[in-house]
Amino acid sequence: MTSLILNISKIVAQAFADEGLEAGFGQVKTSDRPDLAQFQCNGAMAAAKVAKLSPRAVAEKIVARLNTHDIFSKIEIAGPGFINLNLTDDALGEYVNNLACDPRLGVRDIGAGATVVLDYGGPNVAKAMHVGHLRASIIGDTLRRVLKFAGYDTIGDVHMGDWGTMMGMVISELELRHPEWIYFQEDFSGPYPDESPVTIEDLAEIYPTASGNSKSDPARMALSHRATVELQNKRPGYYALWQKMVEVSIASMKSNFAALNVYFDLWLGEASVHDVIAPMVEDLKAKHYAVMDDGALVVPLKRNEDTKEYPPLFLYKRDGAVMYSTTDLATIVDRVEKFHPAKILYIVDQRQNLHFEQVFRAAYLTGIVSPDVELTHVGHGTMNGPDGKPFKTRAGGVLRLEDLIALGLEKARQRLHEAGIDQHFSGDELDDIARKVSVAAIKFADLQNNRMTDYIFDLDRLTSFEGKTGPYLLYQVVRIKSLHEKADYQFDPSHRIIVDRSNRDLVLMMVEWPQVLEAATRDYAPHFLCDYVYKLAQMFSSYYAATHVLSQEDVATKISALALSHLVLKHIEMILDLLGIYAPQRM
RNA sequence: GGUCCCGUAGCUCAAUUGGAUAGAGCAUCUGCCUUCUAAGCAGAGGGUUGCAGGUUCAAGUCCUGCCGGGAUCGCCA
Repeated sequence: MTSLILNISKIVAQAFADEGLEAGFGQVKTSDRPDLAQFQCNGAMAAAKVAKLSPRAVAEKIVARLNTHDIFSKIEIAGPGFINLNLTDDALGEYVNNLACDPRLGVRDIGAGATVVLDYGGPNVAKAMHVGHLRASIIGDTLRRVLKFAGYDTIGDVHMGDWGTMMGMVISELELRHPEWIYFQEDFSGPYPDESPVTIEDLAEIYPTASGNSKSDPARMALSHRATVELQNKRPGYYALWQKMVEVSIASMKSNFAALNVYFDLWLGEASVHDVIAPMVEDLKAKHYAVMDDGALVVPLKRNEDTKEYPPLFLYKRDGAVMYSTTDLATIVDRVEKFHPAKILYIVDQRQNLHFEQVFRAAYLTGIVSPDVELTHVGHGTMNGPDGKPFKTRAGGVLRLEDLIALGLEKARQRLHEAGIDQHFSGDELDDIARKVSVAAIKFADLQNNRMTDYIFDLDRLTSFEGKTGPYLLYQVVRIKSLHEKADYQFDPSHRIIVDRSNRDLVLMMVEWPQVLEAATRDYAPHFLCDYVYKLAQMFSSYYAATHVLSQEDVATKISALALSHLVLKHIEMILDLLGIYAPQRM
């Protein structure tokens, strides 16, 4: 079904067209002034310039034509030339009753099956995941769900950092500490043991040490670089050790992502494209895109019209190693060949913007992607501490993602205990509720921010359960479920929602949904969904407080209220699903 | 220094991309649990949108200049 906004827009657009004006002026939206009208069209003011008439004169002509339609209960001109519109309750009722049978709730198919690859999460094998990974993971996963809902064929790839200097740092550190390990014996020919010599806890300690030592000591850094090159050349001992580190690391990542309901279709990393690199580089050399520059092999990207510096893209560093610019470009080669995507989206920290601009420019310049493929860096801001710098714990370290999740879980349990409702639940159900509440709190608190801006990390806010929070939404869901249980209600398509003064605002809110979803899809902006679902839940809560459902004596009125609450329930749950948030049966 | 981003209520954030009276949550204050879950509802106070100009019917949003903060600028990711 098409959205109501679209249907009204068509009618108004036709009126403009009949006046010899561009139909595009007929775009209708929900009113910014609900006290004045339900819908508005601002096109008369824009059209006035073209028509060389006053805005009000244009509006009057349009209004005269709209008056022939009986779906409008009010048509007015206000201010400089706003056309304000109200619909009859019958027209609203017809739409909302159809909505109840549409799983997409009025959203058209935007994607038409085109493929979108989403690159998000980006955890590193060398180090444990911390709160800094939260944003990229959940924004990326949400966009994957949103684009899929919008009709795209989506592929989410975790794209682990597993082939760069960080790995060389860790391997060389291990070699310094344990030179006797068989992984470091040049004459050992295998097989290597099944069990990993390092745990994720080891890695959490080793990487910061190795990184710190390498940065402060050039000789130590040289060891890291050498180990990186040898790993990339697949020296057997290094490669076997690397495989073990990847294994333990993935196990840890999976538990973190699972805890947050973050899903990936592909578990690939930088190393996955190792075999793509050499042929790609040969091709770029043959076509003279790749040239030597101070001992390194690079692709120059400068253009004369540039207003800012464009450093060249590095393919091979002077020491012979490849770096993330190399693997990112090779990954595009790989994705284009395998998936023929219409878009590739990178949900990565905004600070890497220049890097992605370089990679994209190189990809277009060399013909690795055709100009009609969209490459977008969907950047996000950083999570800062109270000092405005990237967040660190009081001890100066990073807060592990699993620790954040544990903190939320503990607080949710405490909350259930304080409310004295934990005695009504079994241990398993209690765990499940606490988990759902804490995940809802953490994810919603993050996703409701505009992804581009930095924001201040606040543990209390991230694990807050009142006000504009995830748990508030779960609470509304649970209340509706409980209401239906008490009423022993099952929805049936024959149940009619009767629109009247008591529920009109709630119905009008649901009319907005399709344009919210489209905006979120267009701008890759999850916070539009958060804003909307919160307003919807809030409006339902208000309705719920004002209208006692179970005591309604008139059968049709009662059925209408139950059917409406069912529709709202489906609506909220659907959006929560897009955010990767799930509600318990009760809480 | 070059380039880019940001500055909105005491705090944390929105504002459908140029629309009407700039909105939420937290915090503060006032009401509401003997009918559906009070993790709730109803209401109040709180603003020269950093400053100064400009563009037009209309500017938090666009252009210019200041002030303040941040990011980034060749072999880390």
